[in-house]
Amino acid sequence: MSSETQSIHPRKLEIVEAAVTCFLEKGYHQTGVRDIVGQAGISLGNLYNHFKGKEAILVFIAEIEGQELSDFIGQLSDNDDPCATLGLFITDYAAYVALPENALLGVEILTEALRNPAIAEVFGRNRNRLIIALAECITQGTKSGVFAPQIDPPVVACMILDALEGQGLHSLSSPSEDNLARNAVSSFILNGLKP
Amino acid sequence: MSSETQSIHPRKLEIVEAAVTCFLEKGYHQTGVRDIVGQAGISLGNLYNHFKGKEAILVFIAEIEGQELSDFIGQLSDNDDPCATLGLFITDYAAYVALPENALLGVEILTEALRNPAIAEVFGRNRNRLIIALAECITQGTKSGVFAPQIDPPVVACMILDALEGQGLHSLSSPSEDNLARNAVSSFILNGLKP
Amino acid sequence: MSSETQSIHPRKLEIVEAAVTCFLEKGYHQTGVRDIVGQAGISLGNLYNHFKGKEAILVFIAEIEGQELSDFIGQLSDNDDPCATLGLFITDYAAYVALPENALLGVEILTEALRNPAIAEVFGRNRNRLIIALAECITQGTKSGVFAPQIDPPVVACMILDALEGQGLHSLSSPSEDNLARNAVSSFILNGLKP
Amino acid sequence: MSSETQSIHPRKLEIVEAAVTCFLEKGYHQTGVRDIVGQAGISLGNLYNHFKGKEAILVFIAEIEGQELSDFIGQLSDNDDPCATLGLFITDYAAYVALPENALLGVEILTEALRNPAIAEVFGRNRNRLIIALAECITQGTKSGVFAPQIDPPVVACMILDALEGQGLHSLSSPSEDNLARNAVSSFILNGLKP
DNA sequence: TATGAATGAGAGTTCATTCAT
DNA sequence: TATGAATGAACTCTCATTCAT
Repeated sequence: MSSETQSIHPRKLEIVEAAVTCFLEKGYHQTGVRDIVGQAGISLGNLYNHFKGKEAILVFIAEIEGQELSDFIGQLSDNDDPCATLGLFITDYAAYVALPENALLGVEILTEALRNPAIAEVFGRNRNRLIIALAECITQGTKSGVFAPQIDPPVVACMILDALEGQGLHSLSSPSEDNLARNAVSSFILNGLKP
Repeated sequence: MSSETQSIHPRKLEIVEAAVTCFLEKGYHQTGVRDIVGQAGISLGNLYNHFKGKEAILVFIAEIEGQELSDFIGQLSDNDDPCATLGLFITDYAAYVALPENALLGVEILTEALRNPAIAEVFGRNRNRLIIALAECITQGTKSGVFAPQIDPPVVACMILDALEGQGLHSLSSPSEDNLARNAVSSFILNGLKP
Repeated sequence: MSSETQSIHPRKLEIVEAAVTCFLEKGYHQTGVRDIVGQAGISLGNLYNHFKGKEAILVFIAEIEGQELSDFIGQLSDNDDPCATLGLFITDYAAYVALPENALLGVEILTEALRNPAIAEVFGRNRNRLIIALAECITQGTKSGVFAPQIDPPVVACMILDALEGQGLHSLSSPSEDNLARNAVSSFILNGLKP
Repeated sequence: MSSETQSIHPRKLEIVEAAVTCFLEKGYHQTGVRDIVGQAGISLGNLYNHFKGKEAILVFIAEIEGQELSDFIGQLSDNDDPCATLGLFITDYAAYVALPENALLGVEILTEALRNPAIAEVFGRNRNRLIIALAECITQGTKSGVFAPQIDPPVVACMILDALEGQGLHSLSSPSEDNLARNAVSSFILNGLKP
């Protein structure tokens, strides 16, 4: 969509896909560059024609993940009906983090961001924007009386994301009861916001 | 407390402490055994007199973390006053996961458990017991009318833990507003459970 | 000067210049072809349109350096006044090897020639001619009585070159005292040849 | 001889010997650590139990070479008879640099020192002391009238070393005429110093 | 129990060169 | 001529673990 996207070499995307596959299967640190090039079907050296190094691939992935959050940020910006907006967001975001690649990559990026500033910067930026947007939605709902007043809206927003993401992660172990669990979490959150 | 604990060589605990220090600082996979023995001030070979290998140290730590959950499980078993019991648990558990070593080690163990059965087994066992105990507390509260009925109490229990642990993790970045944030989360959860 | 020179593609000379810059800065073996094409501002593949490979560039440079020795060989061929001829040669050659690119490239080529026959051949040929010309000048001087008899004129000739080139190399570290040092060396050599 | 020497693990010396063999044969930058461990008959990893890395081996060798210069410095310190002292030094030093390992290692270290401060520091230190000692010997000879006054004794000293070392290097190509050539150089130098 | 030398597989990265465009 | 993606061997170095002392 962006002008930058058009100039990306298709091989670069293949590498990213291969890396995602490996990271999901083995984890970032357990994945070697040889695993990635093997999965991508390219030679070892060629990887370095498209990425500066292994970390650059994760940064690239973190950027993509961060960009995907933008859609949710946009979704939350419609504050005419905070209750409906939030309900929709929770449903959509729960579905998003229920996808294994989002759930697992998310935790992989999150843990890496704890100690890797490059990752923290690129991914944390958009995550903070998402938290702010969500907090703003809550605040609007409080003002219009559909939500109870919250001590610290951003913290609650953060908590909502944690709860949804945690649910997505746990659903990996027991994917069968997925829908039920998602409903339980959603209901709890929405109920918790009621005045 | 157990008979096993009393026979533990003091050197073994020194190693564990050193390992914890390293894991907190660099992460499990980024920590080498040389880092650990360096931190512990012992020789490389001697580590293997006390642990079968690097993973065994993490298993040992996961066991300790798992045992610490037992205290909370016991705390939750008093179901005379589910509301008070839950309130106390949330306060205590929030304080527990606010300690950096618990927050960081927790996520380290959790992510490792995703792919490492040995870790999943030893840590997940007690975590599941904690979830069950928490769900039971919620169920009791529902029965006695102090909590609203929940679609899936274990999922809600899991969510509560996720929310508290997530808050502990985020407090590492901004430790100043710790108490306020903890209150916000606690209030939200307790409010969400209200009928 | 040669017909061959006129047909050289300007790009080829740009590559050589870039390579010289890199070799001076990092040394031959420490310089990668990517360094060279980066310095030259051309693409990686294009280098191979002008040179067979990295070594061919050094051979080309060695040839140029060898050709520059021809001027000195010609200068030494005038044996009417060996004393004046030698004095002039020493002054000129000292100035020549005092240029960093000549001093550094010289030692780079010399050390490479130790193990690389291609380099040894192309550079050593003219250097040997220079030594012979210098030895002949000394011999003439001995015959005409202006120089003392030498046990082995070629060895002395070689030694004179070593002394001058060594001085050029050392002057890289302390360029300030350049002229004084060159005079000291020149005087010593000329004095050593006196009968 | 020094207390430090006694604590050196014999394997470390084996590695150094193997490295010297490789450096002589292929040059420092052309030698891989696998070449060294192959020559030494040890495993790859074990090299790093004794040396921090490849460069540390060269630094160690440069230190040894530097220490060997100490003997010559001591020899030059006897200034009762500068002429005899210098004659002896030239003979001994010429023999020293006529050994291939000294000649080749010397140029290897010298060229590396041009761009590697660690090497320059450890080797250049003692070489400077040697130059100073040699210059002092020349100065004493000048005072006592056995040598002609020199414009810049240290430069002349440096030149003498260059000439001897250069001769050692050239003798690698034509070792047969070794003695004759050494005499030629020695005679020239001594003659050049005469008043 | 304690030591640290020894192992060799594996890590991430760079290398000179080729080739289709 | 010019490009840069593609190749895979080679690079230095680290890894967890073993073992003789």
